[in-house]
Amino acid sequence: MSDTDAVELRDLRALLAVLRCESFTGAAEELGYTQSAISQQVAALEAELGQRLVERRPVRPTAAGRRLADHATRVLLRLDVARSELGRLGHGPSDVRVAACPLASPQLLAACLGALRASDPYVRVTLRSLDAASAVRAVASGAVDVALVDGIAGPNEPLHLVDAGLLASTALAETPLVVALSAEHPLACHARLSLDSLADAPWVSAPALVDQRAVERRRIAAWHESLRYEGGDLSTLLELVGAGLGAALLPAWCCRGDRVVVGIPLGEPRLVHRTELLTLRTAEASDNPVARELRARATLS
Amino acid sequence: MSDTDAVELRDLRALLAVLRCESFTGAAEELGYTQSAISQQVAALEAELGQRLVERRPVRPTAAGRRLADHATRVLLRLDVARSELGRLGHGPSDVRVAACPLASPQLLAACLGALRASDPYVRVTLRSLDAASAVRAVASGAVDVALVDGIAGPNEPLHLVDAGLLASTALAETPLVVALSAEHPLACHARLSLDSLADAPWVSAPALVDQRAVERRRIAAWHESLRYEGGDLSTLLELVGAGLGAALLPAWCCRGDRVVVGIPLGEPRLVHRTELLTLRTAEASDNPVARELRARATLS
DNA sequence: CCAAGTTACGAGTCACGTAAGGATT
DNA sequence: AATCCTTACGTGACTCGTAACTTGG
Repeated sequence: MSDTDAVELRDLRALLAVLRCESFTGAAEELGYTQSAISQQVAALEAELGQRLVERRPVRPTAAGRRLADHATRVLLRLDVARSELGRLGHGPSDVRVAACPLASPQLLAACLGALRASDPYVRVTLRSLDAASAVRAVASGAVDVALVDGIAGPNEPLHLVDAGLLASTALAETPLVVALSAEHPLACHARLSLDSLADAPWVSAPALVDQRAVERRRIAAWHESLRYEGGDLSTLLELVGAGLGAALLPAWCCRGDRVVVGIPLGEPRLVHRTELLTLRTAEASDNPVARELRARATLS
Repeated sequence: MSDTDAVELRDLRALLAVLRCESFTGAAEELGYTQSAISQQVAALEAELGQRLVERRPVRPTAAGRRLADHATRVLLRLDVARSELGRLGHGPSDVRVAACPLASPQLLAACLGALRASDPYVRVTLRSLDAASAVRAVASGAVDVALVDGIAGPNEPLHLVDAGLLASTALAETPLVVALSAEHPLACHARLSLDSLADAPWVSAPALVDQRAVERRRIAAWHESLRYEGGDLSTLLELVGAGLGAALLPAWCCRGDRVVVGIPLGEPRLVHRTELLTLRTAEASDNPVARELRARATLS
């Protein structure tokens, strides 16, 4: 009786917009519907699945809603990928659009683009700076051809940015992590630090700069986020750390040549900063000169 | 202009049905539409994506269609998973429904069910035998609570049955592979065989029994499939091998105690037969007595 | 009492079915 | 000639928008 209609994407899009905006009205504007329509779409989903997905006033996901939203996000991402893969079948783009996370081996990228310019001055490259999640969406939707993404992970452990197999990802580089501290911090003289020794110490997190979910997944005792910097600018973050507002986990090269901030190598747990190359899984998409050059310069197999 | 409407699931379902049936008419019957409706749905998809997805007469996927169908399959599987996860939120099933592939460590399963019967005679278990792909769908749709699936893979390499993270999978057991040969086969006296040494030798493949795509992915020279057995019965397969119709790759225990068929350990490439436990990624679904018992008896960590 | 979501109802659209048309074997 | 897909067209269902209603802060 309840299988008269099945789940449709329109309703899932509505659900996601509602949860993103935390508002039916906002979702309606975003999607170009009236608020009433959104209300009905969400209601239809709830009826179809037989349970509440969204709490109203305030608008928050229920447990079921959160779970469904997670699946729905991936479903829509996959369809974006499908779309852009189909769009590129047979078309080799001559100018290459690149997205890069701020800390995703800018040295590597610069070297690669330099070499490219030298070998073929006619390749046009446009470069955009994005955080990792946006970079994934940009590749998926075809807005860029390749993305350089970074994050913290165990050695030889991939970044878990997308479902395995959805996009093609190649490990390019791993660099050691340091705990960035103000030079005047009491621990700044140590040769090596473990995260446990920094329990209860204040941290500055910068989710747009470093994805440290891999750290949190390892359940460090009493991880104390005292300041959250939502910007994407490394020097600002270093200012904050230098001013003694807290420590930050960064790839080692970030602190080189800085006198206010020192980087102490991280002992335990074993973690590295990892850079990966993301493209669509089509020969055309992954065979552009930038991706080739990057892969050739990868320091990981 | 073309973004008046977006891709909808109805159209994807139609596409998949058409490709499955290799017929618009068949798809229509399967989905309860008229054939005209199916034609229009596929046409709408093709218009939306701006390219042909299906060749007609005979009905076959184009390159783009094949790619889209692959994505669509995963999308629908994920939505099945979402549905059944939501359905189970809070409900702990008291009787457990199990699907098992024929060769997925029946010893392990039997031992587990025996122990379960001994420890708690009131747990009701229903067991169904399925091939791996059906088992995945059964878990995803909630038709069963757990599935035991098997396949061939490199040592410590997971079976790639579903997207990582879609379903929870636990490695349970790995057993060596043997090349099953008729006892009268010229190579039957060897102590060890590599696949290369069997180049050009006839093979009996049994996709419902052993998923050997991992073998094919390793591009064995001149893999010659002389007979394809689509059934799921091991003793039938052994009859075929014993009658000299070809060799087969099987877990070692399949040939024990058989006088007509000998199993020669496989040297190169390094491959094993692997058994995994599949459940939904919810605490409720993976915390049933069968799954617990199986995990406790796993010979892999 | 106001902001924000729901419900009722009417209108327009869109998708389905019927039936005729075409292509391929 | 038969089978199977496409296209044209009419009708019906469905979903959207308007507007009145309701609820919660």
